[in-house]
Amino acid sequence: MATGRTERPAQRGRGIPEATVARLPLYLRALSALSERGVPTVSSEELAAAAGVNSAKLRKDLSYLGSYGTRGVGYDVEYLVYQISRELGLTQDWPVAIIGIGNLGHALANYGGFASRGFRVAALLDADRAVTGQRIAGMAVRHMDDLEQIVREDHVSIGVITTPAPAAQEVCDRLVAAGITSILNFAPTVLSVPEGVDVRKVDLSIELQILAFHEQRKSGLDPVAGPVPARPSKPGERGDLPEVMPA
Amino acid sequence: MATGRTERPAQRGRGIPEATVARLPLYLRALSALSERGVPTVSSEELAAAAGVNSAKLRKDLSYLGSYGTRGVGYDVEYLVYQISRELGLTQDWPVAIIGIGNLGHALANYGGFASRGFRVAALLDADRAVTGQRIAGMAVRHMDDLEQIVREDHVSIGVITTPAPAAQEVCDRLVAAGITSILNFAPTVLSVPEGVDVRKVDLSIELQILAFHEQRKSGLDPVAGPVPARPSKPGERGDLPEVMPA
DNA sequence: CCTACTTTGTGCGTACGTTCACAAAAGCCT
DNA sequence: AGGCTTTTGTGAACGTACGCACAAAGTAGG
Repeated sequence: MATGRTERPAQRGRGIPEATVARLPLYLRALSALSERGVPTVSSEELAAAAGVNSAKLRKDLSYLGSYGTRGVGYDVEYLVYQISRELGLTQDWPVAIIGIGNLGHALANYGGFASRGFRVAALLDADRAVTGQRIAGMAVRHMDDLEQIVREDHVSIGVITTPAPAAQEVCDRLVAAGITSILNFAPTVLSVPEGVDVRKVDLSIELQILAFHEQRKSGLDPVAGPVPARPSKPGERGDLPEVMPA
Repeated sequence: MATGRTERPAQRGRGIPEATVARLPLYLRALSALSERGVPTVSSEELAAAAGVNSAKLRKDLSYLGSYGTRGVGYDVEYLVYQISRELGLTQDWPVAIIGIGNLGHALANYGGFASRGFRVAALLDADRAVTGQRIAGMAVRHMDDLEQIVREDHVSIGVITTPAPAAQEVCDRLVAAGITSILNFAPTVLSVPEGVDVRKVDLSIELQILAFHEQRKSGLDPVAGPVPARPSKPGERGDLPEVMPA
């Protein structure tokens, strides 16, 4: 059956579009900066510039949350910070577990950006006994054996996977079995999860590849050829050089 | 780029849709795995499953590159690997410079996922003299003073910014001035760049916030209320509680 | 109170992205 | 060879997202 029913149509009634949700953290960050500078109100034009988006888009995005602006004035910074935070669920505490304490897990454990919002690194886990017991960012690395217990006792709801790719699916399965329903995956693998579990992926290599594509477009006009593998024996086709097929 | 042209013909003629470009690395990874296992051909259905997408989408995506499949059979794995690599520009070498050798920069320097494709970490840079000179991943950390020279001599075309947020824009400006036209930004800031320069952003905290949003939706149905800031003093308006609240 | 100005919130046209569904192409079997 | 099966490539329908442009709603000033 293969995941026939994705919970994609999240926009029922009052739903907020995915694209908007993805931008709310951006607005929140810009607003936080304004708040720290003591700015009381901000117009959609200013805030949009700070967040790097179009002002109409910003207004439409905010309109999904409610009508929190004042015409002729703008938005109250503090109030909007609160409303966005609430919508994103940042007014509550989110205990996070990081699994796989290699270079990346190490870096994330020390990353300040988590704590700045409602996120709290509740546990660091690794399968390697050479790593467990070490103290990182003032926290002892625990062994994978304790995963289920930790998730239960600390009410961990978000798992961050920073293991090598081959271990990722197994770790993922254990996280899901332990009751976790949100996973941030840094391993370069496609994770399969049951319905109801959210997975977001961060893939450093993919981002670079996308950049390379555009860079190639800008620099050379032609993709550089290397050793060209033979075309799978085709009867009488044109050569291996795929002709540009514009119109 | 010529300053006169403000035109942005992203997908004219032979252009490949952005959404497709973003998925090509995914297909490439799945294909590489198949290739290593010695699988000679693969159907769109199988490949789509491996990449975690819909098979119709996969076929449409691949059709933008050309007609590389064989009806009734599928795609030749090696050949498709080559074609996608070529389209993404991975058949050439992309020297990358990492600026900001903190925890994250350190992790990236050691990250194997770069070298596995056409990317090569050509330089590690930091502004802190306490860091420069250290050897990381078999490479000496150079000082920011050398940036322009390194970019020129090593033909660096992609810059990765892993500095603290306050330093990011300045570093970015220097990279651009040095001639770099593709930037991968890990600092939680909106970078402003001139036309013709591509910036991609990876923001760990934003990903978590998006997960929190969905988690909140799943777990509790109500956004949890905290200390509610007063609504900006409105004359004779309705109360401070937005009536949009879900029942 | 009335007029002039500012800025939000949104209806609407357009562009982009996804999915369905099927004809066309290729291999295979008798 | 001819028909049957498999699988690609794509036209068309649908859905989502973007951004313009403007009415509505507010402020400010006389």
